[in-house]
Amino acid sequence: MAHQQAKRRIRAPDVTRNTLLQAGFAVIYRCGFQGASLDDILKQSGVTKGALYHHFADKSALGYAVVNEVIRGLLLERWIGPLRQRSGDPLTGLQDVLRDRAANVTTIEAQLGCPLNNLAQEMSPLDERFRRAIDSTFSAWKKGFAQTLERGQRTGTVRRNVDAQRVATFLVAAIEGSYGLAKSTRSRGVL
Amino acid sequence: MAHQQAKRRIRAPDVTRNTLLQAGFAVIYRCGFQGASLDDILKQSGVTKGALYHHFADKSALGYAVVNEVIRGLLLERWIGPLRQRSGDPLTGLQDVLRDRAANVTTIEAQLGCPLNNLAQEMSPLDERFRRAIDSTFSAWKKGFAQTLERGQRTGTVRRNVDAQRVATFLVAAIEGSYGLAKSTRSRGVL
Amino acid sequence: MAHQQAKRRIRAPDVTRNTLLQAGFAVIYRCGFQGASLDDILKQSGVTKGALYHHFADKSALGYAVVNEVIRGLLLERWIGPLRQRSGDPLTGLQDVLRDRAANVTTIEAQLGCPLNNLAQEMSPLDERFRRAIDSTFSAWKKGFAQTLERGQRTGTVRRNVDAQRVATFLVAAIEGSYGLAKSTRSRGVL
Amino acid sequence: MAHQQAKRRIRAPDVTRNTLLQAGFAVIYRCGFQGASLDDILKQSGVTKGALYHHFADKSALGYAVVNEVIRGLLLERWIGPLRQRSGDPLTGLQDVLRDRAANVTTIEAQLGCPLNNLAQEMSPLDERFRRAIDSTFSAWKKGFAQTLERGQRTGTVRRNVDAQRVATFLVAAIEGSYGLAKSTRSRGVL
DNA sequence: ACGTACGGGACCACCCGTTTTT
DNA sequence: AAAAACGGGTGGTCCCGTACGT
Repeated sequence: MAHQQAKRRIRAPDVTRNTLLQAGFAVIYRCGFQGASLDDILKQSGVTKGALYHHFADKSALGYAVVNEVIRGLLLERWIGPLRQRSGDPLTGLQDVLRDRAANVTTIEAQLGCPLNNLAQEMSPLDERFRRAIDSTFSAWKKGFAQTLERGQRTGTVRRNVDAQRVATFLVAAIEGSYGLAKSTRSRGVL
Repeated sequence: MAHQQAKRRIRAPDVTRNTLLQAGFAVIYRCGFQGASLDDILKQSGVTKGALYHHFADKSALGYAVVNEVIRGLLLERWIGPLRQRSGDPLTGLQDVLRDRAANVTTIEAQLGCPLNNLAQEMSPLDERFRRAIDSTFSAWKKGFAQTLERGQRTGTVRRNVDAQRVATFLVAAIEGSYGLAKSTRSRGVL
Repeated sequence: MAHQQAKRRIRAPDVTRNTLLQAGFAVIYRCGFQGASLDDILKQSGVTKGALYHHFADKSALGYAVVNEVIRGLLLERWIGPLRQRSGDPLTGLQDVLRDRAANVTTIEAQLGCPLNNLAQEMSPLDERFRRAIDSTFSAWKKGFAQTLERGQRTGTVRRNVDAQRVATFLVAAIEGSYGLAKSTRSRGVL
Repeated sequence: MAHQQAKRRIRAPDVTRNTLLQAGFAVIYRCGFQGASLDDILKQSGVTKGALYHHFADKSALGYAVVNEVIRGLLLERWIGPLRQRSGDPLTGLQDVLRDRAANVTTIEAQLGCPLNNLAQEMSPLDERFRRAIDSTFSAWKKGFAQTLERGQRTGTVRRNVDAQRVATFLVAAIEGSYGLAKSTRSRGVL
């Protein structure tokens, strides 16, 4: 019957969950976690409340998953992946990636800043589980940089006496700081 | 004027308003602007809603005032004031202040981060007037650093070919970035 | 202007509070406390949510007030008041009141039972503050009966060796038990 | 039949259904019917929603079955069964049972009251089918008492001119009333 | 017979802002 | 200038029931 077809629901839990994660990411990125409304996320994803609460215990659980699954993935894909693929000197590779990122920042990204940093500033002091998820994601990032630097030390392009860990941390801090300043200055010059 | 202070309120530029600003700052610092509830601010300050809406048009107006009056004051007092008072070499003065700040960060400050940066990350993309207030405060900060660097250039301790403006911006970015990382790492080692 | 008049709100906190209590009592009596919806109470009373949460901290607080102010009043008015006004022998007075009450039970009252007993059965085990409010109301009731019995003992119509307290308690228990049975039997014969 | 139990399920008249009834009884006893959540019952019983809605049409149907199967059984087992087993005088037998029950009430039972009475107060006015189930269970109880009294009348220990039916009803009412009072007083002294 | 995914409504709490009143 | 009453919308959570799938 025609109306049966209309009512027919597609059963694809993974897809539903993913849709929610994507919509959750988008809304949280735009409004912050506290400012993000579940109804908004639901409307944007076309998923119902029942489905959401089937996949996630509550709003926070959705937030953690967004950090651990969406944001972490995005970050590794943009900052760490390219580092691995470059064949030449690790150090120049790193510089290339930095330049590349700075050049390819869309206007909207410049306005909204780094999604991980946003959540870090907003939620770290308020929710311990958020803090842990964010911290572990930052660690993955730093680790990626540090490994590149260590490769450079083996190759000889990076001085042996520098502490790769600390330099990586500083790099991340500088990147996030610049992103942050750019947000309120509203110019991409800072980057 | 002399006769004004006779009958009127002993010159206090409105205690109520100030109480509100302080409580507003405290709650916003702790919960973010969106997470801060007016009722909380009211409860903490012992002021009633009627008084609040007499002094401020709405929640946002209170927020702008917190940035422009409370946070800006705090920032200048902690980062720029000390620079001016030091007599010796501007560059070492700047280094001293940085070290001093890093050493004197309380545990709670390390958790909550920089109030200006918090608001910048949260509100800049959401509210143009917030963005402007924050941007102008950042500018004041950068200007303070730049002036010190220029003094150093005149004295000779800072190379003449560096762009004081840009170095100042980078300094602020690095400071904010470090604060930000420290928040989720929950250690003061980063600083 | 016409529309000003239409919008003009009457400011009478006591009236508003009382309206809420009455509507609260009615809905809770009909549906039980857990089954009572605030929206129902609001609709029935014509009061808004803002007003309700101005007068009561939450749903429970409204419930406590219904017990302490509405139900207790009703109970004293119906069972204890008449006892005081009768001039003659306390014991026959008590019997009169019992008969009177049994006779004047409306059909709907027979169905819904005693509001105090309803709440006692539903809420006593779930909410300590409810339990206390209910217990104290029951105590007032028992005290009223006990005093009448003691007057009877002084007059001589009641034997001196009976424990007025315990008899009063038994009376209340029997009354409530009968009401309770009537509810499911759906006949007034039991009473 | 012999060959049925060979292949099929060893004759257990549906374990799942029984598990649900037990868990349903427990949660309803604790929270009331309206306050009982299906998810709670499911979690407690380890059964899934699909199974529940296979055995019962809806939440109410589960409730009716709890009254008709679980509560009625419990009640007959505790109040009527012992009466039948006693050999001696029916009247003293009844007194013994009453004393016995009062003595063996656990603290938690004193708090939660009689499950049948709880449901009677809560659901009788709200749901006709509930009312009927409860009423018929009460009738079974009263009938048990009445039969004992009639036996006493034949033996001679009970006066012939009393209406066994009515006395039985009064007994049940008094018992339930006492249970009810005990709940809010939170002492077993009443019993 | 049972398990999982889902639909969508209802509930309480809270929030920001306005208006009346003192 | 400040206090108190009030308006009414939105937030996250949970809940009952259905339908798809095995």
